[in-house]
Amino acid sequence: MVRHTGKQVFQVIEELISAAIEQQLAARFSLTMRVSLEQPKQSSFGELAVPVAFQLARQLKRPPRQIAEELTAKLSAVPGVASFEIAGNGYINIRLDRGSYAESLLRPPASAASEAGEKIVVEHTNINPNKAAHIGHLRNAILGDTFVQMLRKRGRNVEVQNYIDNTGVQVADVVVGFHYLEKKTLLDVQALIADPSVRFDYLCWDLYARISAYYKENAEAIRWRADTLHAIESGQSEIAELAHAVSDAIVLAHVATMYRLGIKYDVLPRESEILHLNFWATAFELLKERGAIYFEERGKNAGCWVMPSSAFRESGGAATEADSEEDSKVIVRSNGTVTYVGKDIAYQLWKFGLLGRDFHYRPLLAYPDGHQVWVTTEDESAPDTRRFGRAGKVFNVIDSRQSYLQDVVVAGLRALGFEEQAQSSVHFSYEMVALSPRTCIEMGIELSKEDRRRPYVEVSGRKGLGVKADDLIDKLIETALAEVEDRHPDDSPDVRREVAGQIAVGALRYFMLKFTRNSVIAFDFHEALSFEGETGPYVQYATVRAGNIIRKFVDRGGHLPDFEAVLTADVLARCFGNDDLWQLLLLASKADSAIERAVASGEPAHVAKYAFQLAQAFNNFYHGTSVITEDVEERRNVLLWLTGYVRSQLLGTLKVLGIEQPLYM
RNA sequence: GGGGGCGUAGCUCAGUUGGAUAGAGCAUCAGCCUUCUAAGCUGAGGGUCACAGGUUCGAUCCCUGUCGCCCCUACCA
Repeated sequence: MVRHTGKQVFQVIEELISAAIEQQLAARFSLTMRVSLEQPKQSSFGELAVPVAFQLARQLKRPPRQIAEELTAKLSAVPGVASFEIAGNGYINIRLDRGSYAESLLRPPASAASEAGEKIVVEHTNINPNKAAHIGHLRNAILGDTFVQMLRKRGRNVEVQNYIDNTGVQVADVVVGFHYLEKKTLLDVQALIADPSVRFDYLCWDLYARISAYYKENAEAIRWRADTLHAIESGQSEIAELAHAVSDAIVLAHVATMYRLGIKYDVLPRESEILHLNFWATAFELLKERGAIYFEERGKNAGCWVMPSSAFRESGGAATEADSEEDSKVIVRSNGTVTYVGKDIAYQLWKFGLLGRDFHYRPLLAYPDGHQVWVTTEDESAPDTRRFGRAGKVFNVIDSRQSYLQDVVVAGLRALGFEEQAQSSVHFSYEMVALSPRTCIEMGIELSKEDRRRPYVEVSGRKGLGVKADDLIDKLIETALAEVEDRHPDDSPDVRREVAGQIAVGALRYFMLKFTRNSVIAFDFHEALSFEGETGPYVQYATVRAGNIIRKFVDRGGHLPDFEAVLTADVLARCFGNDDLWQLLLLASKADSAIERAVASGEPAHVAKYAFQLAQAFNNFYHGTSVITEDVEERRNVLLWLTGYVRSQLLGTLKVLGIEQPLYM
């Protein structure tokens, strides 16, 4: 049996093989190098392959095949490996000992206590609290949340933050809309928020589009925005209270929307506290003191505090040119107010525990499972003494369009001398969600000739152009429910609704995850509402089927054996001599390494892809092999165990993707 | 102009560190429900991996150039 230490069985064998071949390299060629393994394209070549002979062919000036032969000639036996074979021009193909591999999956050792290590902060969602969330925000939150689940599954200590920009221009615009356009008082707005028949976040969606259009027609109205922004920043006026009422209500709406998808947060740091608890003032002093920013006396940025472009531009070869000041980034405006980037530098410093200041916190709400979300407050009497932040590594899940600003934030850290933290600041970027021209037409959006020819049309909150998150979720549930009702006309409506909800979430989360991060999603209703092919429901369906086999077996009077007792190494070796069964087991056993690889590459899409492939392999097995009616007891036991194993691996992977298994489908 | 991303089947996309015959889904066509649920399975057709060089035993992948598309390049975020 293979020995291992809480790592994946497969990974342990890989390491043993590498070590054995490295030893031969040292003995025969006096070479020390890392030997890497790869997966052969065809399963008939075996489970692993070593291409090292090719790499050495040039160096040793000998044919690769000869090198491979020499390396394997006196190779000592590696536990868990059945054979080494030379193939093609010089591949060393490796076949595993199937019986021993299966046995170590059946009887997993107690896994070593995993050390949690440094804290990782993942910041995601970050929606401006001035309107309902749209599909672009969904991509952000789903990517961020899935990445968090991936990290946690692999034993990391993660804290989820959702930054609330409640003092920015976007909130100010909606406040302008209420105050100047609609002539509404604080009381009026509070009444709207309290009115259960009003979707306040939807109302703000429309109002935001309206005021944005109004600015275009009435340029002088921009002054209202400046006045409002100023009032919000200084606090303590009816305008400031109105802004808080709006943003607090919208934040709750966003948190509720995301919770429909199973997305939860630990803490919501608010920009108003960044300002009022002097986070910014502290960071400002630091930036000035260490010369990271300077006061511009001339040019278009005269009167501003700016960061020179040389700080955040990679190869500023022409940095000595006079025009470089044109590219400087304004941190403090000439009217004395701070830009978003400035506040973000203060926030980033706090995340690493570098600011020497902290927020106060109050409980915002508790999820049904008891998990508490905290929000920052300036109220010193707040009871909480929790400590958020103080991270060793920070992932900011932010749209790739903001990479320039993220570079400035990191440059700020670097300029302050925090090189290590600068390197531990990751902009977890992703491309935007746009609308396919077809979907625009379906939604009755007028397209210009130009837009019609484009592959996609950009979403715009200012124009009110986009698909609201809750509308999409509702539509998905409705579509799923129709299907569920059709299939299970006699079941209780409550259960059907729950099942439809789980399918809808499965479809949506998978859809947002199946694309790699730097691929623009041209959102299309037809594709998003599909439950067939490479979709979440496909994976859910395979999982439900696996559960059905075991349930039906028991229902029909079958007795599930004690697999560990019944399935001897002998039995396993015999049954997994069948290639199809073996390939399924092998694939299912790689769930954790697939997740770890996805963590390393920062690509949640890889987990989604793996889940689909495993579901596909299982559906294939399901079609070709009858488990319950298998007459030979020994084989039936193996099939039952395999079914249960695949199911648990699918469930574990779906959980990471934030997708639940419905009761039935 | 500068920075970044992209270009793979009719469409939407994967493609692990460069490695064996470039893969899925959708769409199209042909089959499979008296079976552990057909939201499924099997099969077929469909490719100059944008183009041209270079490095290499070997390039969809690395380098250079060209063409095309997108994003950023605000005292908005």
